[in-house]
Amino acid sequence: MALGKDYATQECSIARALEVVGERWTLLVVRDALYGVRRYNDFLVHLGIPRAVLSARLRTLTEEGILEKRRYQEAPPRDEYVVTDRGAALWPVLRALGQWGRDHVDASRLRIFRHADCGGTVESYGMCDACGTLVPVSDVVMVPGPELDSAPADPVSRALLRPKRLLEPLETDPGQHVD
Amino acid sequence: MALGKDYATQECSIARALEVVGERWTLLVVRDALYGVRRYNDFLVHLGIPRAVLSARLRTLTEEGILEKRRYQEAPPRDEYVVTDRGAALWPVLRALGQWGRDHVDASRLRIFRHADCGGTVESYGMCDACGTLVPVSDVVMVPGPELDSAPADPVSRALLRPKRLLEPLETDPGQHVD
DNA sequence: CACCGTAGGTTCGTTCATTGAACCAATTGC
DNA sequence: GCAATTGGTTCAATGAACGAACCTACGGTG
Repeated sequence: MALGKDYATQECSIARALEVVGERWTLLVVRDALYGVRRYNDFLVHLGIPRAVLSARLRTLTEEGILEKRRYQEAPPRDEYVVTDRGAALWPVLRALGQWGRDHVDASRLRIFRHADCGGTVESYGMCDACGTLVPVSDVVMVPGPELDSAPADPVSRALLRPKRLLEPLETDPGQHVD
Repeated sequence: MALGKDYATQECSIARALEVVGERWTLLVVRDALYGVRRYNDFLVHLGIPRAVLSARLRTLTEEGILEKRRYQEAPPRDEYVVTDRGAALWPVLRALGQWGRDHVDASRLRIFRHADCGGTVESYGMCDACGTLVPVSDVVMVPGPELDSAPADPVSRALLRPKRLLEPLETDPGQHVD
Protein backbone atom coordinates (compact mmCIF):
# COMPACT_ATOMS: atom_id res chain seq x y z
CA MET A 1 0.00 0.00 0.00
CA ALA A 2 1.74 3.05 -1.26
CA LEU A 3 -0.79 5.43 0.19
CA GLY A 4 -0.94 6.54 3.75
CA LYS A 5 2.09 6.26 5.88
CA ASP A 6 5.12 4.93 4.11
CA TYR A 7 7.62 6.97 2.15
CA ALA A 8 9.13 3.97 0.43
CA THR A 9 11.97 5.51 -1.53
CA GLN A 10 13.27 7.66 1.25
CA GLU A 11 16.47 6.72 2.99
CA CYS A 12 16.19 9.36 5.64
CA SER A 13 15.41 9.52 9.32
CA ILE A 14 13.04 12.43 8.77
CA ALA A 15 10.94 10.19 6.54
CA ARG A 16 11.19 7.40 9.12
CA ALA A 17 9.86 9.76 11.78
CA LEU A 18 7.06 11.02 9.56
CA GLU A 19 5.96 7.46 8.85
CA VAL A 20 5.24 7.16 12.56
CA VAL A 21 3.94 10.61 13.50
CA GLY A 22 3.24 12.24 10.13
CA GLU A 23 -0.40 11.36 9.75
CA ARG A 24 -3.14 13.88 10.22
CA TRP A 25 -3.98 14.55 13.91
CA THR A 26 -1.13 12.41 15.26
CA LEU A 27 1.14 15.20 16.49
CA LEU A 28 -1.80 17.04 18.03
CA VAL A 29 -2.69 13.92 19.99
CA VAL A 30 0.90 13.74 21.22
CA ARG A 31 0.83 17.44 22.10
CA ASP A 32 -2.30 16.93 24.19
CA ALA A 33 -0.73 13.91 25.85
CA LEU A 34 2.27 16.05 26.84
CA TYR A 35 -0.13 18.65 28.19
CA GLY A 36 -1.46 15.95 30.49
CA VAL A 37 -4.55 14.80 28.63
CA ARG A 38 -5.04 11.07 29.20
CA ARG A 39 -8.66 10.12 28.67
CA TYR A 40 -10.46 9.29 25.46
CA ASN A 41 -13.18 11.83 26.02
CA ASP A 42 -10.77 14.60 26.92
CA PHE A 43 -8.85 14.10 23.67
CA LEU A 44 -12.18 14.00 21.87
CA VAL A 45 -13.64 17.28 23.08
CA HIS A 46 -10.34 19.15 23.10
CA LEU A 47 -9.29 18.16 19.60
CA GLY A 48 -12.66 18.02 17.87
CA ILE A 49 -11.42 14.90 16.11
CA PRO A 50 -13.76 12.21 14.71
CA ARG A 51 -14.03 9.32 17.12
CA ALA A 52 -12.94 6.71 14.58
CA VAL A 53 -9.79 8.68 13.79
CA LEU A 54 -9.00 9.17 17.47
CA SER A 55 -9.37 5.45 18.12
CA ALA A 56 -7.06 4.66 15.19
CA ARG A 57 -4.42 7.18 16.33
CA LEU A 58 -4.47 6.02 19.94
CA ARG A 59 -4.06 2.45 18.74
CA THR A 60 -1.07 3.12 16.48
CA LEU A 61 0.57 5.47 18.99
CA THR A 62 0.23 2.72 21.58
CA GLU A 63 1.64 0.12 19.18
CA GLU A 64 4.56 2.42 18.42
CA GLY A 65 5.32 2.83 22.10
CA ILE A 66 4.63 6.55 22.17
CA LEU A 67 1.62 6.18 24.44
CA GLU A 68 0.94 3.50 26.99
CA LYS A 69 -2.60 2.30 27.56
CA ARG A 70 -3.30 1.41 31.14
CA ARG A 71 -6.32 0.57 33.21
CA TYR A 72 -7.02 2.98 35.99
CA GLN A 73 -10.22 1.40 37.31
CA GLU A 74 -11.86 -1.97 36.94
CA ALA A 75 -15.58 -1.45 37.33
CA PRO A 76 -16.53 -0.10 34.90
CA PRO A 77 -13.34 -0.83 32.98
CA ARG A 78 -11.59 2.46 32.19
CA ASP A 79 -8.29 3.00 30.43
CA GLU A 80 -6.05 6.02 30.09
CA TYR A 81 -3.26 6.82 27.67
CA VAL A 82 0.02 8.06 29.15
CA VAL A 83 3.05 9.32 27.21
CA THR A 84 6.15 7.16 27.38
CA ASP A 85 9.74 8.41 27.25
CA ARG A 86 9.66 7.84 23.54
CA GLY A 87 6.63 10.12 23.29
CA ALA A 88 8.17 12.74 25.53
CA ALA A 89 11.17 12.78 23.18
CA LEU A 90 8.89 14.37 20.61
CA TRP A 91 8.79 17.54 22.71
CA PRO A 92 11.54 19.28 20.65
CA VAL A 93 9.61 18.58 17.46
CA LEU A 94 6.47 20.15 18.89
CA ARG A 95 8.47 23.03 20.32
CA ALA A 96 10.06 23.72 16.93
CA LEU A 97 6.70 23.55 15.17
CA GLY A 98 5.10 25.88 17.69
CA GLN A 99 7.94 28.33 17.39
CA TRP A 100 7.69 28.35 13.60
CA GLY A 101 3.92 28.77 13.80
CA ARG A 102 4.29 31.75 16.08
CA ASP A 103 7.08 33.32 14.04
CA HIS A 104 5.77 32.67 10.57
CA VAL A 105 2.04 32.02 10.64
CA ASP A 106 0.39 33.77 13.55
CA ALA A 107 2.26 36.14 15.85
CA SER A 108 0.03 35.75 18.91
CA ARG A 109 1.42 34.39 22.18
CA LEU A 110 -1.06 31.73 23.15
CA ARG A 111 0.94 29.75 25.67
CA ILE A 112 4.16 30.42 27.50
CA PHE A 113 6.49 27.69 28.70
CA ARG A 114 8.49 28.32 31.83
CA HIS A 115 11.39 26.53 33.40
CA ALA A 116 10.11 25.34 36.78
CA ASP A 117 13.55 25.49 38.44
CA CYS A 118 14.59 29.04 37.54
CA GLY A 119 11.47 30.73 36.19
CA GLY A 120 13.00 31.51 32.79
CA THR A 121 11.18 31.09 29.51
CA VAL A 122 11.66 27.96 27.42
CA GLU A 123 12.26 29.18 23.91
CA SER A 124 12.79 27.83 20.42
CA TYR A 125 14.63 24.62 20.97
CA GLY A 126 13.53 23.72 24.48
CA MET A 127 16.23 25.83 26.10
CA CYS A 128 15.79 28.15 29.01
CA ASP A 129 16.62 31.73 28.14
CA ALA A 130 17.57 32.49 31.75
CA CYS A 131 19.83 29.63 32.79
CA GLY A 132 20.71 28.37 29.32
CA THR A 133 20.10 24.71 30.08
CA LEU A 134 18.13 22.30 27.97
CA VAL A 135 14.96 21.89 30.00
CA PRO A 136 13.49 18.37 30.23
CA VAL A 137 9.76 18.22 29.50
CA SER A 138 8.91 17.32 33.05
CA ASP A 139 10.45 20.59 34.28
CA VAL A 140 8.34 22.77 32.02
CA VAL A 141 5.33 24.67 33.33
CA MET A 142 2.81 25.89 30.79
CA VAL A 143 1.00 29.14 31.54
CA PRO A 144 -1.64 30.83 29.38
CA GLY A 145 -0.40 33.70 27.23
CA PRO A 146 -2.15 37.07 26.94
CA GLU A 147 -3.97 36.17 23.75
CA LEU A 148 -5.43 32.84 24.76
CA ASP A 149 -9.22 32.72 24.99
CA SER A 150 -10.01 33.14 28.68
CA ALA A 151 -13.41 31.44 28.58
CA PRO A 152 -13.26 28.47 26.24
CA ALA A 153 -16.24 26.22 25.68
CA ASP A 154 -14.81 22.82 26.47
CA PRO A 155 -13.75 21.71 29.97
CA VAL A 156 -10.31 20.54 28.82
CA SER A 157 -9.38 23.97 27.47
CA ARG A 158 -10.65 25.46 30.72
CA ALA A 159 -8.49 23.10 32.74
CA LEU A 160 -5.50 24.12 30.63
CA LEU A 161 -5.96 27.76 31.64
CA ARG A 162 -4.38 27.06 35.00
CA PRO A 163 -0.59 26.92 35.13
CA LYS A 164 0.24 23.32 34.45
CA ARG A 165 3.36 21.25 34.70
CA LEU A 166 3.75 19.15 31.58
CA LEU A 167 3.25 15.38 31.70
CA GLU A 168 1.26 15.58 34.92
CA PRO A 169 -2.32 14.35 34.53
CA LEU A 170 -4.88 16.98 33.72
CA GLU A 171 -7.72 17.38 36.14
CA THR A 172 -10.86 18.38 34.34
CA ASP A 173 -13.60 20.08 36.22
CA PRO A 174 -16.78 18.09 35.61
CA GLY A 175 -18.80 20.47 37.78
CA GLN A 176 -19.33 23.34 35.37
CA HIS A 177 -20.37 21.70 32.14
CA VAL A 178 -22.04 23.73 29.39
CA ASP A 179 -25.19 22.65 27.57
CA MET B 1 -14.24 22.28 4.69
CA ALA B 2 -13.39 20.37 7.78
CA LEU B 3 -11.32 17.78 6.02
CA GLY B 4 -7.78 18.21 4.86
CA LYS B 5 -5.74 20.94 6.33
CA ASP B 6 -7.50 22.93 9.01
CA TYR B 7 -7.67 22.10 12.68
CA ALA B 8 -10.59 24.38 13.37
CA THR B 9 -10.97 24.12 17.11
CA GLN B 10 -7.32 24.43 17.93
CA GLU B 11 -6.06 27.64 19.44
CA CYS B 12 -2.43 26.68 19.19
CA SER B 13 0.55 27.65 17.11
CA ILE B 14 1.48 24.01 16.62
CA ALA B 15 -1.86 23.48 14.91
CA ARG B 16 -1.32 26.68 12.89
CA ALA B 17 2.01 25.34 11.69
CA LEU B 18 0.57 21.93 10.85
CA GLU B 19 -2.16 23.54 8.78
CA VAL B 20 0.60 24.88 6.54
CA VAL B 21 3.17 22.08 6.52
CA GLY B 22 1.29 19.13 8.00
CA GLU B 23 0.01 17.53 4.83
CA ARG B 24 1.49 14.37 3.44
CA TRP B 25 4.78 14.93 1.53
CA THR B 26 5.00 18.63 2.41
CA LEU B 27 7.87 18.45 4.91
CA LEU B 28 9.80 16.10 2.64
CA VAL B 29 9.52 18.63 -0.17
CA VAL B 30 10.85 21.31 2.18
CA ARG B 31 13.67 19.00 3.27
CA ASP B 32 14.69 18.44 -0.34
CA ALA B 33 14.51 22.16 -0.99
CA LEU B 34 16.89 22.78 1.94
CA TYR B 35 19.18 20.10 0.50
CA GLY B 36 19.37 22.22 -2.65
CA VAL B 37 16.82 20.50 -4.87
CA ARG B 38 15.10 23.12 -7.03
CA ARG B 39 13.68 21.52 -10.14
CA TYR B 40 10.37 19.76 -10.63
CA ASN B 41 11.96 16.64 -12.05
CA ASP B 42 14.55 16.40 -9.30
CA PHE B 43 11.85 16.50 -6.61
CA LEU B 44 9.94 13.94 -8.64
CA VAL B 45 12.62 11.28 -8.97
CA HIS B 46 14.09 11.83 -5.52
CA LEU B 47 10.81 11.70 -3.62
CA GLY B 48 8.91 9.16 -5.72
CA ILE B 49 5.87 11.37 -5.28
CA PRO B 50 2.91 11.38 -7.69
CA ARG B 51 3.16 14.28 -10.13
CA ALA B 52 -0.25 15.70 -9.26
CA VAL B 53 0.63 15.79 -5.56
CA LEU B 54 4.00 17.39 -6.23
CA SER B 55 2.34 20.09 -8.33
CA ALA B 56 -0.20 20.74 -5.58
CA ARG B 57 2.48 20.91 -2.85
CA LEU B 58 4.75 23.20 -4.85
CA ARG B 59 1.80 25.49 -5.50
CA THR B 60 0.70 25.78 -1.87
CA LEU B 61 4.28 26.07 -0.59
CA THR B 62 4.79 28.90 -3.06
CA GLU B 63 1.52 30.56 -2.01
CA GLU B 64 2.58 30.27 1.62
CA GLY B 65 5.89 31.94 0.90
CA ILE B 66 7.99 28.93 1.85
CA LEU B 67 9.25 28.41 -1.67
CA GLU B 68 9.72 30.99 -4.37
CA LYS B 69 9.08 30.08 -7.98
CA ARG B 70 11.39 31.79 -10.37
CA ARG B 71 12.24 31.54 -14.04
CA TYR B 72 15.80 30.56 -14.72
CA GLN B 73 15.58 30.44 -18.48
CA GLU B 74 13.16 31.80 -21.04
CA ALA B 75 13.29 29.49 -24.03
CA PRO B 76 11.95 26.98 -23.29
CA PRO B 77 10.34 28.51 -20.20
CA ARG B 78 11.78 26.78 -17.12
CA ASP B 79 11.08 27.53 -13.47
CA GLU B 80 12.82 26.50 -10.29
CA TYR B 81 11.66 26.52 -6.69
CA VAL B 82 13.96 28.12 -4.13
CA VAL B 83 13.47 28.15 -0.35
CA THR B 84 12.75 31.51 1.20
CA ASP B 85 13.79 32.63 4.70
CA ARG B 86 10.43 31.43 5.90
CA GLY B 87 11.17 28.02 4.48
CA ALA B 88 14.67 27.94 5.90
CA ALA B 89 13.15 28.65 9.32
CA LEU B 90 11.68 25.16 9.19
CA TRP B 91 15.19 23.72 9.56
CA PRO B 92 14.84 23.21 13.35
CA VAL B 93 11.62 21.29 12.79
CA LEU B 94 13.29 18.96 10.31
CA ARG B 95 16.35 18.64 12.53
CA ALA B 96 14.17 17.67 15.49
CA LEU B 97 12.24 15.14 13.43
CA GLY B 98 15.42 13.62 12.05
CA GLN B 99 16.91 13.39 15.51
CA TRP B 100 13.82 11.66 16.85
CA GLY B 101 13.76 9.29 13.88
CA ARG B 102 17.36 8.32 14.49
CA ASP B 103 16.94 7.96 18.25
CA HIS B 104 13.58 6.24 18.35
CA VAL B 105 12.82 4.61 15.01
CA ASP B 106 15.98 3.61 13.20
CA ALA B 107 19.42 3.96 14.74
CA SER B 108 21.41 4.23 11.53
CA ARG B 109 23.47 7.31 10.75
CA LEU B 110 22.43 8.22 7.24
CA ARG B 111 23.58 11.81 7.01
CA ILE B 112 25.84 13.92 9.15
CA PHE B 113 25.52 17.69 9.43
CA ARG B 114 28.67 19.68 10.06
CA HIS B 115 29.25 23.26 11.03
CA ALA B 116 31.21 24.76 8.12
CA ASP B 117 33.04 27.29 10.32
CA CYS B 118 34.40 25.00 13.02
CA GLY B 119 33.91 21.45 11.76
CA GLY B 120 31.74 20.37 14.69
CA THR B 121 28.61 18.29 14.36
CA VAL B 122 25.20 19.94 14.26
CA GLU B 123 23.04 18.02 16.67
CA SER B 124 19.48 17.93 17.93
CA TYR B 125 18.35 21.47 17.80
CA GLY B 126 20.63 22.83 15.11
CA MET B 127 23.41 23.55 17.58
CA CYS B 128 27.06 22.81 17.05
CA ASP B 129 28.46 20.40 19.62
CA ALA B 130 31.95 21.88 19.26
CA CYS B 131 31.46 25.64 19.44
CA GLY B 132 28.00 25.62 21.03
CA THR B 133 26.49 28.17 18.69
CA LEU B 134 23.18 27.88 16.91
CA VAL B 135 24.27 27.21 13.35
CA PRO B 136 22.31 28.95 10.57
CA VAL B 137 21.19 26.60 7.80
CA SER B 138 23.48 28.22 5.29
CA ASP B 139 26.51 27.28 7.41
CA VAL B 140 25.66 23.61 7.52
CA VAL B 141 27.45 21.07 5.35
CA MET B 142 25.79 17.72 4.85
CA VAL B 143 28.03 14.69 4.43
CA PRO B 144 26.92 11.10 3.86
CA GLY B 145 26.97 8.88 6.92
CA PRO B 146 28.43 5.38 7.04
CA GLU B 147 25.12 3.66 6.47
CA LEU B 148 23.86 5.60 3.49
CA ASP B 149 23.53 3.61 0.28
CA SER B 150 26.65 4.39 -1.71
CA ALA B 151 25.22 3.63 -5.15
CA PRO B 152 21.63 4.85 -5.29
CA ALA B 153 19.53 4.50 -8.41
CA ASP B 154 18.40 8.07 -8.99
CA PRO B 155 20.73 10.91 -10.00
CA VAL B 156 19.54 13.22 -7.24
CA SER B 157 20.51 10.77 -4.51
CA ARG B 158 23.86 10.32 -6.25
CA ALA B 159 24.42 14.05 -6.31
CA LEU B 160 23.63 14.17 -2.58
CA LEU B 161 26.48 11.74 -1.86
CA ARG B 162 29.01 14.52 -2.23
CA PRO B 163 29.50 16.84 0.73
CA LYS B 164 26.99 19.58 0.17
CA ARG B 165 26.39 22.94 1.75
CA LEU B 166 22.70 23.37 2.48
CA LEU B 167 20.59 25.81 0.46
CA GLU B 168 23.07 25.85 -2.40
CA PRO B 169 21.63 24.54 -5.65
CA LEU B 170 22.16 20.88 -6.31
CA GLU B 171 24.03 19.96 -9.45
CA THR B 172 22.74 16.72 -10.83
CA ASP B 173 24.93 14.72 -13.12
CA PRO B 174 22.90 14.02 -16.25
CA GLY B 175 25.75 12.04 -17.78
CA GLN B 176 25.34 8.72 -16.01
CA HIS B 177 21.64 7.99 -16.13
CA VAL B 178 20.32 4.48 -15.53
CA ASP B 179 17.75 2.76 -17.72
C1' DC C 1 -36.92 -2.02 38.52
C1' DA C 2 -36.88 1.47 34.88
C1' DC C 3 -34.39 5.01 33.21
C1' DC C 4 -30.78 8.40 32.56
C1' DG C 5 -25.87 9.64 32.39
C1' DT C 6 -20.98 8.78 31.49
C1' DA C 7 -16.89 6.62 29.45
C1' DG C 8 -15.05 4.42 25.69
C1' DG C 9 -15.56 2.79 21.98
C1' DT C 10 -17.46 0.50 16.71
C1' DT C 11 -20.05 0.82 12.33
C1' DC C 12 -21.36 2.98 8.18
C1' DG C 13 -22.44 5.99 4.18
C1' DT C 14 -20.54 10.23 2.19
C1' DT C 15 -16.95 13.30 0.95
C1' DC C 16 -12.24 14.45 0.18
C1' DA C 17 -7.22 13.29 -0.85
C1' DT C 18 -3.75 10.40 -2.91
C1' DT C 19 -2.25 7.45 -6.47
C1' DG C 20 -0.48 6.00 -10.98
C1' DA C 21 -1.05 6.11 -15.67
C1' DA C 22 -1.92 8.70 -19.60
C1' DC C 23 -1.78 12.82 -22.00
C1' DC C 24 -0.19 17.73 -23.27
C1' DA C 25 2.98 21.65 -24.58
C1' DA C 26 7.22 24.15 -25.61
C1' DT C 27 11.68 23.81 -27.18
C1' DT C 28 16.45 21.86 -28.42
C1' DG C 29 19.38 18.47 -30.70
C1' DC C 30 19.99 15.30 -34.44
C1' DG D 1 10.85 15.58 -39.48
C1' DC D 2 11.44 13.01 -35.08
C1' DA D 3 12.86 11.94 -30.52
C1' DA D 4 14.12 13.62 -26.04
C1' DT D 5 13.77 16.81 -22.04
C1' DT D 6 11.29 19.58 -18.77
C1' DG D 7 7.26 20.81 -16.46
C1' DG D 8 3.30 20.16 -16.05
C1' DT D 9 -2.59 18.65 -16.29
C1' DT D 10 -6.43 15.23 -16.41
C1' DC D 11 -8.81 11.22 -14.96
C1' DA D 12 -10.56 6.84 -12.92
C1' DA D 13 -9.69 4.01 -8.89
C1' DT D 14 -8.56 3.56 -4.16
C1' DG D 15 -7.80 4.93 0.54
C1' DA D 16 -8.52 8.01 4.46
C1' DA D 17 -11.25 11.30 7.07
C1' DC D 18 -15.74 12.93 8.48
C1' DG D 19 -19.93 12.96 11.30
C1' DA D 20 -23.85 10.74 12.83
C1' DA D 21 -25.73 6.78 14.82
C1' DC D 22 -25.28 2.94 17.47
C1' DC D 23 -23.32 -0.28 21.19
C1' DT D 24 -21.59 -1.89 25.85
C1' DA D 25 -20.82 -1.63 30.69
C1' DC D 26 -21.47 0.31 34.64
C1' DG D 27 -23.37 3.71 38.50
C1' DG D 28 -26.86 6.64 40.35
C1' DT D 29 -31.67 8.20 40.98
C1' DG D 30 -36.66 7.89 41.50
